[in-house]
Formats: sequence, structure tokens, C-alpha cells
Amino acid sequence: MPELPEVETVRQGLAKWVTGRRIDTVEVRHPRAIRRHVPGDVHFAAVLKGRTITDVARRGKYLWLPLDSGDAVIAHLGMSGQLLMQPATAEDEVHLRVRVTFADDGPQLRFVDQRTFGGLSVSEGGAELPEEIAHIARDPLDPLFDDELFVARLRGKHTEIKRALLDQTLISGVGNIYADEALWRAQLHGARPTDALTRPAVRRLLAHVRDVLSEAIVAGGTTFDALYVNVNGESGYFDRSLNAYGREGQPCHRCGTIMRREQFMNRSSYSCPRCQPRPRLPLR
DNA sequence: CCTGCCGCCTGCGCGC
DNA sequence: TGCGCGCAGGCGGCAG
Repeated sequence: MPELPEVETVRQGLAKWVTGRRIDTVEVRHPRAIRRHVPGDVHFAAVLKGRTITDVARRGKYLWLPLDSGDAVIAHLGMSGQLLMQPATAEDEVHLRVRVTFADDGPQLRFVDQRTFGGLSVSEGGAELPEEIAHIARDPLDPLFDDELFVARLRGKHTEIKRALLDQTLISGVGNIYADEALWRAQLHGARPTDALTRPAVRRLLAHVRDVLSEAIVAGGTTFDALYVNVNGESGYFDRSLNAYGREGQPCHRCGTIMRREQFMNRSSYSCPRCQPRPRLPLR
């Protein structure tokens, strides 16, 4: 479940179900799911066997499971990945990629991923913060997120505001849905040049990003179809609260104008033509 | 250095 | 029915 609220929902569920448990076996069913683990599937399974998971941590859309060895399992869900807790008796999912069983015979951890953009890997010595994801910025819900640094860095860029929101090295956790939602709340078009935004405008936008992410976590994330579920296979309900994403042809919840869809970065962007007018001068 | 585009995958819904 | 097309919430790598 790609964006921060969905990943955080998974993190919370995982933390409850796997913290303190000792791994017994690891079965890699599809090599692509561990392609980022360069030493390969045999090594992946061997280095995890007998290890105890001590926590479940997150930065942006990345999760990692610190182990008692000081290593960590990095997990990224990509576009369609799921981490599910399942009893051993549950039938294998069609897109089951990795199965982890525990020494206590409790529920299994399964990595299921239709499109295989996601994956698992082991980070050597990565229990604190895997070096593989050290380039990812803190997310805006992280207490150590530096607001003024973000404002300065964003205004120092020469790009469009939506691109900046999706730049995980600048601010992490925001994806296509929540970028559109925050821009709608801030009444900014995604093509607005970052270097022409005032400091207060960027601070307001950041506050809206925080609000929408926080509200979505409370709702258990956004679910459009069976691909996006928590560790128990349950859907979130933030889709009912969306004001922009997917609302092409429907009236703006603020002014009633019919919402539009535009192509942007090879994906769809939704906005209100009246509340979020296109910038007069295109970026150049 | 920076920005922006491409490729990686599978499956679904739509129009013809 | 079948087929091709466009679309999908992500990221890393690389070209310019």
C-alpha cells in the first residue's frame, strides 16, 4: 500500500504481530521479490533463520524489521505489495512471493505482490537505519522533520510543486493521492513553480500534507480495491474523504466546479479548475 | 550538480 | 467473445 498512511497502517499491524517472535523458515517463491538482496535467496533465508524480530520501523514508504543480530529486513510494497499475517492452514495467495514462518507456530508472515515492484532484502547492520534507505528524507509526521529546512530546500528547487512533493529525498511518504489531496486543500495547482512560492505558502502546504496524512492513518489508509489492505486483509476507508483524487467530472467539494484530470509525470492529477488555477507562466 | 524521463511487472476495464 | 489499449497508489538508474 503505497503511500505513508497505508504503510503506517501495515507497520502498526506488523508491530503487534511479529515483534519478539523468532523466525524459523523463509521460503522465497519468486526471485524478483528479493532482487535487491544481491547475495540471493539461499543467503536471504539463511541469514534470517533463528533471528528474533525486535521492532517494526518506517521511513516514508519503507519499512524495516530490526533483528537481534543487528541486521534488518527492509520491505517495500511498491505499487501492489501486501504483508499479511496468515495461519499456516490458509491457502497460498496467487501472488505469494515470500513466506516467513516462526518458531512459535503462530501466524505466518506473507509477502504478496501482484506487480513485483516491491520486495524484501536484508540490510547488514541496518537495525538502526538501513544505509540502503538513508537517502530517504524524514516524513512530515516524524518529530525530527525540519520544517524550515524543508521550506528552504523546496524553494531552492527549480521544478513544479507536485514533483517536489513526490521527491522522497525532500519529503517522504507522499505519493500521487495525497499530493493531490494536499494541493487541493492548499488551493495550489501542481504545476506551480517551487521557486516562486512564498515561505508562508509552503508552510501552509506542509500543514495540509500533515493533516491529510494524519487523517488517513486514522481511517486505516485509502483502499480502492483488494490490493490495498492491512496485515489482516482489511480495507481502509479514507477513500470516502478524498476531495481530489479520482474525482474527475464531479463537483469540487469547496466551490462546486467540475473537477478535472490532467496527465502529469505519466500519471493522473486531479484538481479544481477554479480553486487551483494553472500558473500563468509555465516552468522553463 | 540537478531535473525529468524510462523501464520494470501484472491485471483489469473499456471500446471496438 | 476476443483483442488491444490505457491505466494503476512506486522507485532506481541514467541521460542531458
